[in-house]
Amino acid sequence: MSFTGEYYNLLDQKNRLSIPAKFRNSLHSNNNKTFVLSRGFDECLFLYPLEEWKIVEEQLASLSSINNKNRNFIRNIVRYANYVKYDSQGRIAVPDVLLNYANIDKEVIVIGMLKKIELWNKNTLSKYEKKKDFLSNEDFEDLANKINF
Amino acid sequence: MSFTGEYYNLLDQKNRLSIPAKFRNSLHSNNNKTFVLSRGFDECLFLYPLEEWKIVEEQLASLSSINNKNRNFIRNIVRYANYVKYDSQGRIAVPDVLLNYANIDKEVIVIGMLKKIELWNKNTLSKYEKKKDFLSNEDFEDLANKINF
DNA sequence: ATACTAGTGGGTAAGTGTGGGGACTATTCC
DNA sequence: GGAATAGTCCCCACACTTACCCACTAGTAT
Repeated sequence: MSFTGEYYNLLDQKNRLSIPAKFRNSLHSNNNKTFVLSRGFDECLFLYPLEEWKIVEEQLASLSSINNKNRNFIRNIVRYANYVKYDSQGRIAVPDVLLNYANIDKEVIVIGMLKKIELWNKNTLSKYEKKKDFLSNEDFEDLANKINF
Repeated sequence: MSFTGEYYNLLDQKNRLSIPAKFRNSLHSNNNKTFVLSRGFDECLFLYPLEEWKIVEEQLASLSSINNKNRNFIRNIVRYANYVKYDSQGRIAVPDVLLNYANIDKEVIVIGMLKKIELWNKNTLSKYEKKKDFLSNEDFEDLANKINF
């Protein structure tokens, strides 16, 4: 099952985030209640179901590490990737490094993005939405057309 | 399970490094609590699980030692490779030669790199990240695209 | 109103990283 | 040979973090 929808949750004092119940429930049991949390594009965080992350890992591993850029690329992704298993209350702990990267202090916007989940700071997200290259109405229509939306 | 994430640890007065617990726990028992520590590419150290290192050794052995370059290559890798077993507190001893090579004195950045682990001096790593040929945004996007990140 | 679930708060116990003492071995020097 | 030195390993101590557990509240459905 894929992730859709948007939620506004809060981090508690221990920097734990409650995974929305709908997302937890749509996580297949062979993920063992585990996600992988990492830096995303833009200033947000990605939350992959374990099974989806494994695919990413396989593809990373397939890149030749003789190549300098490949090594740097792999390191840049993997060093920020954390296996997080949610507790009996459905919460995951979010490392400080990642909070800083995404400018998250307390409020978190949790967005379902089909195969993965994104975590955003509210202000950061609206800043991105105001950018010129974000998505014009024409862009939207073009893409919507393309996929028969 | 593979190694991911990043940790900041300290060497103690005896130049011992605490292997992050997550890494120890994801080390299969047939490694007998043993890693192989060696010089890495770049100015960092590689820490291979014993089982992974064996694969490296096999591949080195498959190189013909008639060839002069091969001999030098093999010697350059193997002479810096140390079998290290972590103690009951999860620590390994790091030889001075390797500390010097990686410019490590006290602070160590420990980075999970899937099949192996890298040890870095903080400054050295950020120097690498500032280099021109490191990884541009375009490079990053290209590679990310390639692997469906 | 009642029962249930989701999100939040917080206490406690176990685990982790670090410091450092002390036993044992090997080597060197007298 | 015996003493001094250095290196390694094992153990214990302690502060701090993390994981696990239970409690509370608000919202929703019955």
